[in-house]
Amino acid sequence: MPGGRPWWHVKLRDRGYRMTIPRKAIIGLLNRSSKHPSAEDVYLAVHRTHPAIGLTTVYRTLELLEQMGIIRKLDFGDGRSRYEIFGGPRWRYHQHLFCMKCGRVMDYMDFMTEEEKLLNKIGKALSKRHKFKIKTHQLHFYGLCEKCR
Amino acid sequence: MPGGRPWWHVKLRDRGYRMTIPRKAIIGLLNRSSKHPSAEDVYLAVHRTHPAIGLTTVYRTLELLEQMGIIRKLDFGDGRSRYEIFGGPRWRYHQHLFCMKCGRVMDYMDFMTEEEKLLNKIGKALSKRHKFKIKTHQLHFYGLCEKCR
DNA sequence: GTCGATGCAAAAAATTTGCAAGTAA
DNA sequence: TTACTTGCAAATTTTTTGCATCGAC
Repeated sequence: MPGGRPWWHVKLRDRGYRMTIPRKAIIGLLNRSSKHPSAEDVYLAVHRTHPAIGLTTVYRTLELLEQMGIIRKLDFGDGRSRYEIFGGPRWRYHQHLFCMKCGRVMDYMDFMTEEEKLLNKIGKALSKRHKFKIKTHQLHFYGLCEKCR
Repeated sequence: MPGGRPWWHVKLRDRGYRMTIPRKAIIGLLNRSSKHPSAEDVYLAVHRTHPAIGLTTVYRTLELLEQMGIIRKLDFGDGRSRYEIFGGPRWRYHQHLFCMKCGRVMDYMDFMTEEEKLLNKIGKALSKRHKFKIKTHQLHFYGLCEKCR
């Protein structure tokens, strides 16, 4: 439905959060990007069009969006978190490749049916055997991208 | 062979590194522990028996051991890295459950044959299709442990 | 107008670096 | 003895917090 409010707008409003300019800018950027930006990347990007938006707001907004299930936080062990749009009608199950040299993150979607099936099966079994309430999982492949190897 | 030098000792010596008291203490602790301690946890633990060992040395030693392939760094996105013994004759392929509330990490080894097989297959395919030289992968399940849920 | 949201400055937390002194081989 | 290691203090980097002001509804 063109012209309707985006799904995240509805999601935030329904829980009583206000749709402010910084929030629009930050979600908009993440929705447009496929680059898995860090908090600072997000700050620098939105800062270009909205110089008034501060880094603190970026951090606070990212945390809110994560808790709302609108974005997902990814951690590859290099000391900074990265973010990507998570929910919404267009979203598809996928995982990530991380370049250990340049830090680039790529989505991949090969074997997803097989993978999702096995990992869900493992998840269920683990919940029972280890008395662990599983919420989610992440599979990261680490290596060197085309440019870096 | 009882009385022989441990495998990590050999590994470090072979590459020209000295076997110092701090290094012995830190590797020894990690070898004994199944708790996936953070750098600070390691520091506090070795500090009890070796009060002269500083936090800086712990960080430097952990980095060295990781590069030697003696330990593995784990990142669950809560702002601190955790470590576990990685190589050695007794080591077995496994992955981790992370409690989002208390931060506890548990190893699991269920379905490892199946999982390892699929993930290696995916890894190979990804290497080709995405021109990515894959070094390793990590699969993390996130949830709530028995005590926390 | 009200109360949530923001920006700035300062603080906190995790990790890294410079350098003089210590020590394994 | 010689160079690798270490500890301390200081610096960096990433993220969080306090608080007065601003702005969405």
